[in-house]
Amino acid sequence: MKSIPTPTIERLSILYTLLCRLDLSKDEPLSSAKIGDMMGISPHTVRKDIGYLEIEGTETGYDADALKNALHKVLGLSKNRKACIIGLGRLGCAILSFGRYMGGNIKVVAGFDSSINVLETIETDVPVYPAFDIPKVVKENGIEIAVVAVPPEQVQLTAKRLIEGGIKGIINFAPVVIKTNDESIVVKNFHIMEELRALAIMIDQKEKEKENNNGKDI
Amino acid sequence: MKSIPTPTIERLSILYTLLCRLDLSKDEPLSSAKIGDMMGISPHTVRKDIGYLEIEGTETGYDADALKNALHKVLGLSKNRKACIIGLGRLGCAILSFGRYMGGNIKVVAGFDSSINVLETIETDVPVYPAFDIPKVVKENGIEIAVVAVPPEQVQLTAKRLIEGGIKGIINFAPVVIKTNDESIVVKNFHIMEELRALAIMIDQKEKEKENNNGKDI
DNA sequence: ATTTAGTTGTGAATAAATTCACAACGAAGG
DNA sequence: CCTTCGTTGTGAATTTATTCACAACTAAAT
Repeated sequence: MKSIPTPTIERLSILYTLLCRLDLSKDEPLSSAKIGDMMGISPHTVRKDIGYLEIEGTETGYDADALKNALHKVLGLSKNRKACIIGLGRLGCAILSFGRYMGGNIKVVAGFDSSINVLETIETDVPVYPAFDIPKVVKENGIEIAVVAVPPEQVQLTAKRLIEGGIKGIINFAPVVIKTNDESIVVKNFHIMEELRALAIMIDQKEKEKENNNGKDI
Repeated sequence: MKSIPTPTIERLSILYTLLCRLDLSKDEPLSSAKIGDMMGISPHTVRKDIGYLEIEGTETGYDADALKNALHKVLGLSKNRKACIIGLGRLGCAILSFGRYMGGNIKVVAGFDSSINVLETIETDVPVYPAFDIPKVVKENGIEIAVVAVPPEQVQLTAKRLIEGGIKGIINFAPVVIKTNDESIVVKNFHIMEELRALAIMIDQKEKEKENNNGKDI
């Protein structure tokens, strides 16, 4: 009953999408090696991860269906969850639009923007509200998760409103760090541009490493 | 001269945006505590991270300008880099559009899509090409970084083409894991929907934890 | 001049995550 | 029946990252 480490949770979530895409009809068993290969991780990690899915019986590999069911249970996919998007710019709308891609259990039930103009012209079947209504709408609808895609200046205010509404988790796309002062709120940052930069650095580093190796090893 | 660990690179990159947003005119020195607070991390981590910026002299805190310069140097921000976006759906376009947000050194010089229709109707000042031209365009322009935002079925083909063109780093938004078979290519995955799910699980876990604590501690 | 408060830098300790190694099991094929 | 191959499950080792603890230094104040 010990809690599952974060990296494992993330991998299990990815594994689930992978299984969904897989053709479950052909029931050749999935070995940890095969899964690891598909996920680009080691078979050891796969086994450790799956180990957290309590009682995961096995034979000569994992049964895809059983795995999927276990994941379904552990990932709490039967529980319906409500989410909202704050900031209906390009990114916000993009995310809003692939809400339906994820066949999952998380439903986007509200969009927010501070511009009346945006609210009036947007085309979507999700109801949209002005930003100052966040606390009320979040509370009344029992929205648990928020996706924040607003400009950096508005982030703290947005966070404040969300917390006021009793939000439980936030995904933040703004290039700013959200501070909650509340341990129990889970925040996940997606700093896209910063990651782009980070990627560039890592490229450099690898190149230098390689040069060094050439100089020394050969 | 030892290589910088990945988490540190990512934090430094975030620190850089933070400094850019900061008003550098008021030159009160930045303490690690202050920075840590702004970034939501511990002052210890801040100091360790900054420690990698070779020769970072200090007095009674860090000088914002000096810090920024050091970052500029270590993050290789003087080096111009070319990037491209593959998949010009909503997400791809969103990212394309905030290319200009990042005042940085990474410039998006090409977009790709497999649909001629998309290519003909899209409005952007970035030149766009059909997907089968990826290897050629990437090679000829010396594009180092690719942002992949295509549907899952097309990911592997896209990756193949990018590698053929000599890409060095890939940011992948598709809900599929990219395998490169080439150690030297850096891949960073953004599995948005999967992270959303993961967030939900972590919320559950925290709630259970809290319940347990209430039961036991009090 | 001395104390005090605040800071960095960094080796050491801790915590967390990954990888390894191998026992234990099951199926397949003599 | 016995051997062989391929598999999982998991404690131990290793690697990686974070946090701690404290010496060393600076500036300011008394």
